[in-house]
Amino acid sequence: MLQYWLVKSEANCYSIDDLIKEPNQTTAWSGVRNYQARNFMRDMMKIGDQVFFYHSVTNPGIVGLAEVCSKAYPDPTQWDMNDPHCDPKSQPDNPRWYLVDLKFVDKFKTPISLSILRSYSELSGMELLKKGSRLSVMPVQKNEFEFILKLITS
DNA sequence: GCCAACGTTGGC
DNA sequence: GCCAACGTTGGC
Repeated sequence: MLQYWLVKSEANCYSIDDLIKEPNQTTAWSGVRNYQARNFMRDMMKIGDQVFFYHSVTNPGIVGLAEVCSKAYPDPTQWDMNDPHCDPKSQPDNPRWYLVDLKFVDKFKTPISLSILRSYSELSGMELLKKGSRLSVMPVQKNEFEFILKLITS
């Protein structure tokens, strides 16, 4: 059974256009340093799961769709001394941080802005829309996912 | 185990 | 730039 997710990124940090430019339009979703977000990737994401790509802060909204294309594996940047997300406390024999690879699927002609998302009562239960929601990787309910997809095609 | 202090996220 | 909300750290 496929599951649905949403990942956040600031566009000036890593945008959906950056993903499109990657070899095979695929990237390792590295740098996540939140345990809840890690658990979603490590324990629940499966190859083929569908992932909304969300730009935060500047013109916040869902800008496209990606797909999980690897199983979870240790995030190599946790052991990279030159990486801002380096975590010296993480032991190679007991990695603290995991990630999955994401592959580009679609870029929406028109992003679905945060304010638009908020305007639909059907989406009022979305994790993304909850007050104080700061998770950078979060689940999306099937009915929410399908509702949003219909907004794209209509 | 508690909790104050701090740093970060992210909307506005 | 402001500030609310949140997670993490570390002293006790």
